[in-house]
Amino acid sequence: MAVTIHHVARAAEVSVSTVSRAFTVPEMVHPQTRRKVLQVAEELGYQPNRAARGLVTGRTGNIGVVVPDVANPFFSAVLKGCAARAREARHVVFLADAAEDPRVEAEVVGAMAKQVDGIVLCSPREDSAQLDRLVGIAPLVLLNRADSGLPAVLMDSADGVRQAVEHLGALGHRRIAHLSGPASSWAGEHRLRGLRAAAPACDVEAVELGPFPPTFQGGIQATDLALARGVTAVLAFNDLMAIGVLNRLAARGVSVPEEMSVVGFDDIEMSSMTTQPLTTVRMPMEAAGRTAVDLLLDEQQPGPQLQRWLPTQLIVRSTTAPRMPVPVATR
Amino acid sequence: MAVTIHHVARAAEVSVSTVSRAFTVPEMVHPQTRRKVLQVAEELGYQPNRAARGLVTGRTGNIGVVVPDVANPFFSAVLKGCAARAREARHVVFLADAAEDPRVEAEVVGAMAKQVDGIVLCSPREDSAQLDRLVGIAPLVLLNRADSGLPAVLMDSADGVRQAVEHLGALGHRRIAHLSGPASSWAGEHRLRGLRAAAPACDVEAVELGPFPPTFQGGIQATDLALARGVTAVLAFNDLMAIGVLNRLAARGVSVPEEMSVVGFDDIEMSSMTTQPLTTVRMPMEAAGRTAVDLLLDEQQPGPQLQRWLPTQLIVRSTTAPRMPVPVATR
DNA sequence: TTGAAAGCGCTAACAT
DNA sequence: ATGTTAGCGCTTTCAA
Repeated sequence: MAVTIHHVARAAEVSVSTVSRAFTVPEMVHPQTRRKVLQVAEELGYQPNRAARGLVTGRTGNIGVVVPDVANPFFSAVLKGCAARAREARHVVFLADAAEDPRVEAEVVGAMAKQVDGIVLCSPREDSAQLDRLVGIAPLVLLNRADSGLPAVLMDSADGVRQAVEHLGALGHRRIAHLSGPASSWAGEHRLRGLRAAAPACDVEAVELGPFPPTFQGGIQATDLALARGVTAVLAFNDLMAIGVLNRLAARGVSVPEEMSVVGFDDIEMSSMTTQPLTTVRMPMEAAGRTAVDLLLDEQQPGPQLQRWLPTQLIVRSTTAPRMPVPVATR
Repeated sequence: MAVTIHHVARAAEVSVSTVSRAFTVPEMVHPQTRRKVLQVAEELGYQPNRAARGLVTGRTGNIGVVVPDVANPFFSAVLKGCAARAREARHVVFLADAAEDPRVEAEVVGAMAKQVDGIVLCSPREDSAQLDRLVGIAPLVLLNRADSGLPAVLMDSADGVRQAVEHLGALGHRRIAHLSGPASSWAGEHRLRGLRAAAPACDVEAVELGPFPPTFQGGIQATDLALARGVTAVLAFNDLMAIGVLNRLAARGVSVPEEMSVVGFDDIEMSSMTTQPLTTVRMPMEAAGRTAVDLLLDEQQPGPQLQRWLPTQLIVRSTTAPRMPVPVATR
């Protein structure tokens, strides 16, 4: 077995409680005793057993983060933020992958429950009823979804859409395509509402296409549809898709941004994967992670249920005026 | 406080041990009692406290995975494999991000230690001495590095290089560039050795370039160097870099694969991010994750220290004969 | 400032 | 088949 607090106590010739205090309330033990204890602990390679500690204190110093798919760069950015914030609070983050499966999701939440002080649920795939069942099992914060009266961190991508549409409209675009991602995405719905509100106000006609897979291939596929609808700009669900669009446009000899402007949604990362003029609505995912952990830590002394909205921001990387506005009636 | 085993015992009018058994050794309790217990537990929403359980059994049912950077697709693929294999063994995976920092790495290993049954350390960044200090803290398996006499899962990318060089040589390439990634990468060194062994045997001259950042931008940067050295093919450290190369080649009007062949190293994923003819040495990262967890679970009854080598495989996506072999002396 | 002892939620002998 | 009891490693009253 590993070295426990008893070994240290014995070796330092003090009681276990003194050793414990030397670690948790150092100012309460005599400096000399403390030095001795810490030194002995160091020599023996003692590390407090956090599980045991959690059993008595009720707090573990761990934060759980559950994501539908770790391979999704969206979530890895969020995790960065969580880890950074957790670190500041001297906590560590445990990540679990739900494999895009609601059942697995519930299961890992259960497994984590007593080993963490709270869980950040990112874009949970389960329905409201299933979600309700998880409430109370552990302190929960939702990210990228509002539901079950839980505290949540949300990104105002509807406003991002507004910025994009306004920008395109100002440049003379009159007909733009929106390539949506997976149906039944809370964020997707929210974004679509933003589009429908913004388009008329900017004198822009929005052509709603999709759903498409939110991948490079999805972008390829969507491009041909968009082209056939005679738009001068496209809003892609994310940058990955946008890069697919750019690729397909190049392959079909459509020049960007002269003949077609492309806007994606994402954190900055992905857009560094192309040299083409890709404009992006920046989603502050790292900040979202930080905020989620913030909520979790605050929640220790539970207050009113909270929603935190994070702003999104248009990052323009090219002038996107259409060479020749396409008449609305074109088809 | 949450509902504990005592609540269930009280409500079901049995002793705590019966409740415990109903969960851990169901066949040992009378079917009728068991039904009752499980039903009551269900109603009360009881979930065993895994931390407490771990304290007594010494096993938690959790597997820890530590990666230098979750945003790296290499590691998310590994994690997929770990999670899948863990799941089969009715374990769950806790992931921790070491933020590319050896200190953080040691810290999270310590934090995880007693809350998991073992830890998979992916491409650990710390030196051998630091690594030694972690041994014993928890069962450890290394992935993508051999060190400290620990069990390890390794990918035979040296052989992948051999396959690539052989392939290029057979097509008539006589001078190829190798774009290396970060220096001091165990895998990078190993791969370079493979290159130096394979090149002469295939009558190919290898131009060793780098180190470069293993990114899209790194690929851009490396391309100009490679072009100046008059090679007809490049082996890029990974697919991300390879895509940078492809982009830069296109920008400089070099046609692929007629004038230049590009080979990357990676799992399949990334190469789906381009429509250009990218040949890849496939690294079986998901399998690596599975294998690592395997080792961890076997290690319960510790045997001799083990290294597991996984094969890599060349996936050719285009014919890559140089239009006109460039004389070796060109510069 | 330190020690002794109770107990966190659970499992594993040992009884019955 | 079920109950009783002794801890797992730690923190935290309560005394000294």
